[in-house]
Amino acid sequence: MSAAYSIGDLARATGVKPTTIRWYEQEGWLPPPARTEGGHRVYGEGHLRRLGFIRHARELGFESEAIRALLELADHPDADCGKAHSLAIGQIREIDARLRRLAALRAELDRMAANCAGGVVGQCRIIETLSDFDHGHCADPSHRGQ
Amino acid sequence: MSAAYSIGDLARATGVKPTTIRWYEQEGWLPPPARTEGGHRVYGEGHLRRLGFIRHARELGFESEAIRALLELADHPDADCGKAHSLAIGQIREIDARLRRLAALRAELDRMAANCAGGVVGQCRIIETLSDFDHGHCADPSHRGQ
DNA sequence: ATGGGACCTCCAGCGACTGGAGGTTCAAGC
DNA sequence: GCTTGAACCTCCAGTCGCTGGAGGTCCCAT
Repeated sequence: MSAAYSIGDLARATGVKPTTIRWYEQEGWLPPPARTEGGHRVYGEGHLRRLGFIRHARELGFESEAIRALLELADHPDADCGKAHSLAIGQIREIDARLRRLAALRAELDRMAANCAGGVVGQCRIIETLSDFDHGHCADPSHRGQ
Repeated sequence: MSAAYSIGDLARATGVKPTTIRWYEQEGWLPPPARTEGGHRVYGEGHLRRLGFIRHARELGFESEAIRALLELADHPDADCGKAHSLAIGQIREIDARLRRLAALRAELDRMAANCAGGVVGQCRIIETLSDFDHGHCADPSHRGQ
C-alpha cells in the first residue's frame, strides 16, 4: 500500500546521506526498517516523514535531547499528557526566543543589503544585533529600538 | 576607557565556558586578546560582543562557514560591497526558511499544548509539520493550510 | 606573605556525523 | 537466465566542534 523506499530513495528525498541514515538507525533516532531477503533496508512513508523531521530539527539547531523529546511526544501523543504539555510549552519558549533573534538578524542583514545596493555600506551592526548576552534579563523585545 | 574582562567574566556574561572561549581563539573565531604580565587573557567590549554573536549564531544552528562569513562581513563592511551584498541576501533567504519552519513548528506545538490543557490530546502532527522534504519545490507557504 | 580560586597549556575523549575498504545484492539490458 | 555495474551491506577509522582532566602558575583579599 504505502510506497517502499530504498535507503538511496530516502537520501534523495530528504537530503540526508545514506551513511547518516544508517547512523540514525543505529542510535535509535529512526526505527529499524524491514529488509529484503538480501539484507537491504526497505523504508515506508513513516520513515520518510520522521527522517525529514529529524533533518529539519537539526538544521534549526535543536539539541538532540529536544529532538528526542519531540519524537517521543509524536510517538506517544496521549501518554502522560501533563509531561507532553510542559514539554511543548518549554519548546514554544525556546522557539519564540529563536524567532526573535532570527527576526532581528534578518532586519539587520536587510538594512545592510539595502545600503549595499545603494553603493554605500554603513556601519555593520550584525554583531551587535546578535550579541545581546541576555540570560533572561531584558528579554523585552520593545527594548531593542527597531 | 572600555572595560577589561577576564576570561571568567566573559564566560559569565555570555554563557560560553572558558575552555570554549580559548578554543574559539585558537581556531581564529575570536582575535587573541591582550595578556597580563603573568599571561592571563584580558578582553574588551569588542570581544564580549563578538563572542555573544558567535554563541547566538551557533545556537540558531548556523554552519561555521556562514558564521565565519558573517564575521568577515562585520570586520570589513565596506570592502567588496557586491560580495557582502550577495552574502547578506543569501543569509536572508536562509533565515526566512528558518523563520517559516519555526513558525510552523510553533503553531503545531501551540495546538498540542492547547489540546493537552483541555485533557484531550489529539493526533500529534509535529513530525508532519517539520517533515516537508522540499528542496525548493513547493516552498509556497500558502500551501501549508495553517 | 599566603591560601585558594581563577588562570595557564597540553592533551585525550566525546557526540554527531563522514568516508573508505572490502564484500554482497539487485535489477536493467542483453 | 546471465551478466554487470550501481547501489547496498558491515566495520572501522577520521573529522569537527567542543569538553574535561592533569599538572602547574598567577592574582588578590585577607
